[in-house]
Amino acid sequence: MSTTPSGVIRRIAHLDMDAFYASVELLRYPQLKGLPVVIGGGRRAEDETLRQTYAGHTLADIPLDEFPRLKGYTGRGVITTATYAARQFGVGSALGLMKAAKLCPQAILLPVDFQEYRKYSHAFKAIILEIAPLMEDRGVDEVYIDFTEVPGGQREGGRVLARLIQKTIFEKTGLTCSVGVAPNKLLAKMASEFNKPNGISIVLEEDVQDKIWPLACRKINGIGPKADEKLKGLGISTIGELAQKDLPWLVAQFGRKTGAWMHDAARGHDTRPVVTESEPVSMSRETTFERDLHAVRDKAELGAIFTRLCTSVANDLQRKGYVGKTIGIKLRYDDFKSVTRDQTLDTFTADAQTIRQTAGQCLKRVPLDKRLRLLGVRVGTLLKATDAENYEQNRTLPPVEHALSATNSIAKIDQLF
DNA sequence: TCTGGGGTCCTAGGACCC
DNA sequence: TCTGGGGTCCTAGGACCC
Repeated sequence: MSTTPSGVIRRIAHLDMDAFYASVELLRYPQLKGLPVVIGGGRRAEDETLRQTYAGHTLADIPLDEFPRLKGYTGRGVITTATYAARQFGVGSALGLMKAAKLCPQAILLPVDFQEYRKYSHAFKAIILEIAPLMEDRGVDEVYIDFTEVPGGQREGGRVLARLIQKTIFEKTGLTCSVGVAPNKLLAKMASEFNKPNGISIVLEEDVQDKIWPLACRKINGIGPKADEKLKGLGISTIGELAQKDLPWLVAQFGRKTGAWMHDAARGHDTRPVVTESEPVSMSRETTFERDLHAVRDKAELGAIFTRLCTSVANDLQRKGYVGKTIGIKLRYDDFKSVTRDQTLDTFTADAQTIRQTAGQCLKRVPLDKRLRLLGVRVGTLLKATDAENYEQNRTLPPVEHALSATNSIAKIDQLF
């Protein structure tokens, strides 16, 4: 039994908002309910035009035939979310929009509106925190919640508390979610998928064999396409089959760390705590161009985008109160291969010009003969801006090191010796 | 008809230090 | 002639997740 030191059974919930972005859009445009709707792209102006045309009206009054359809869509971009009605046609997250247009041309296409989704994200998380204070943020539409010590968290294996949270979120936001409650995060995550949408499912320790073992290995959070392929090549497709393999064999196949992790995961073992606070490690901005660009021929356009990315990252850092000292770039060629370059400064910064200059140096270290489809700028090794002030003040470098870091000139370094 | 954007974590080699 | 061992930082790439 997984019990805490106090002797209570550990109950962890995973809560997943149902078709989150699409559901938020349906609150704004209720006339789209039940219809196939696809969110993605973000480069189209139709939605903005639509809203401007109907400015002063209620969005709910916009007639259906005014909405843009997927049919005839050209351009880059993938689906971010699709309504359940759209999923019937085989369109879903990560599918290219042009491909989706073939499968379901009548689907309504809306651009992504992150600001709006973030508002609802904050709202549902605030509701959860009022009921259960130990919550781990897993992105805009997911959280883990530690039910163990919460009143009602043990009743019916967690179902009573899950129902309360689900009901409160629906009453206050109009959004539905699915909840899985289990002895740990690994199992809770799988459980929340069992009964979508608007479902609750409870997994107990003794359920692993019946409810988990028949599932595909890919259902384990952490086994992606690559690991899944490799497992299949070894004749393993279900979690149950994975659980038949012993530890030395898994270690021989996947290495010490991954092998041991798979051994535990297949048995439903996971001791990771619910982490309520965390600090960012990096911040980045990247963009895929509307058409592939050439470093020489499209130099001006590329330069403008590059500067904009640097400014955006600097703004993000400043707004959130962070500084960083590893500046990096990422680019993706027309053949979809990506490369990264980075450089670590000896002071922390959130300054757009410093970022632009350092990123520019990185760019010089990369081959620029092929066409580019994406450019990105990243700042890592972050520190809270307030902590960085103390860090700089307290930093005591030996004199020679000071002189070295003050210059990049070989001549000056030579003078020291 | 190719495949978004924002992240985290891991690995692995080399530099450098003690 | 034969060349340690451990730790940390930096860099590049890749898997994976939402």
